Amino acid sequence: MPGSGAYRGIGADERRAQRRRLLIDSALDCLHQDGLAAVSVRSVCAQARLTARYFYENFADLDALLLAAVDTVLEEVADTALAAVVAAPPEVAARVRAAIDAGYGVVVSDRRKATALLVAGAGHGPMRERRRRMIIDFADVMIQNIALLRQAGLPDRAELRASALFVMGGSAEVIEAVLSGRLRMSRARVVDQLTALWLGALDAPSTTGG
Amino acid sequence: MPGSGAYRGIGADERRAQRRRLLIDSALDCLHQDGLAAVSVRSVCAQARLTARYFYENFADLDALLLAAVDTVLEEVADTALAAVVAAPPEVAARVRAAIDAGYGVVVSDRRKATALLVAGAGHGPMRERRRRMIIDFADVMIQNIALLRQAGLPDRAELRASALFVMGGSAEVIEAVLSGRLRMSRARVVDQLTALWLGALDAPSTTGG
DNA sequence: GTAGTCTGACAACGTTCGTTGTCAACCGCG
DNA sequence: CGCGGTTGACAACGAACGTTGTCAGACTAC
Repeated sequence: MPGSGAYRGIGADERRAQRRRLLIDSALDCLHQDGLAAVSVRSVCAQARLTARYFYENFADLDALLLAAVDTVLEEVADTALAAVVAAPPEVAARVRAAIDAGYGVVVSDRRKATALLVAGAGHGPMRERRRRMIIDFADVMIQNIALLRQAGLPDRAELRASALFVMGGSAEVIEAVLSGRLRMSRARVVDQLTALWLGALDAPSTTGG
Repeated sequence: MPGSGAYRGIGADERRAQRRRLLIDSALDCLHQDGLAAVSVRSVCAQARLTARYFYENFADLDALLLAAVDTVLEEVADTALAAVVAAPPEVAARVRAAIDAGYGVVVSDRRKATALLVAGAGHGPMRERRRRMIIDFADVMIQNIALLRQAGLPDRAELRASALFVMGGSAEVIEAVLSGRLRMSRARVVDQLTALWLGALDAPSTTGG
């Protein structure tokens, strides 16, 4: 057979993967530039300089692409933050700070990712579902770490989970405000204050008691 | 002239206002039932059993209706919370608790309002703008009250504002989780813990110092 | 009753969308 | 070279949308 799939020196699978990444990247572009409503098969393909055929080659529909896009960002944030935590000193404050600094670094270095997580993801059913599940997972990791570090006087699981959700939602709001320019703070101050707020929130429930 | 505007015993202005309220209510229904994407001139009018003409009689376009809907809810939450604060004992904890309890009461008694504020509002440009401006206003009220009650050792304005944004975003996340059933807590416990988290967050920045 | 307004149902126009299909030009390989 | 897979441009279909217009019937005021 003449063609074994290779084209311009690249195998068929690799070309497909390239187009898939390109489509996800273009989706982030469209999302950031003109909002969720402006993301369509046509607009994404135009941004990627691809044809609709290659869209359907990689994704069943628009929702699948949007989910893949937000998943990519979520994964990057989670991996970066987790790596930073592992590399940080064992004190809880240092670890919290490391996680916040790492996560903030990802979205501050590419605003499109912040848009995908903080803005557009909230208004779209499947994307919101993804984001909330990631927040739950994040919360559970947090709970485990906190539980290990404060063996005495733990509030029950629901309260811990509520606290974890609280710090995630609050951080999203603060980060969005900073990135949009409404709140002017240096990166160091953002990280410092978020760290303080996290630690305060994780201590607050036990101060109230039951 | 035969017709001075009255119809079925109701003046023209009042009929118009009734239709306007009905359209806003129908918009909340559509938003809650099928999400932001399902809100269209046709769907809202069908829900309201009105014709498109009466839509354009009251609103320039869909965005105007959505803004009016979210404004209505925001106003109700703000008024209710403010009234509760005024009626509460002067201690800061009691006032915070009263505000949270009142605001939570509004959205828990009508889930459509929660959807409008917490879910759909986030993914829509103009609605998000409205929501964020309301959060800023709320934050400023909070800052004023806190500043009056803790005259010593105030963090600067940016940090206070960040804290206020933090508690608003965090509360939204927790309330959404509770209302969606992912987080099972009684109303009393939700209010208790949110109060504790608010107070903790408003104290946290000063513990870090600058 | 009669004129004038209000109401509701529906048609119609142009636009955008998702999705599929067609077709010439391009490229690697024998 | 020539064969077959690959690519890109574009047409085409039905559906939904925003928006405006038409028109018969219900109602009010004189």
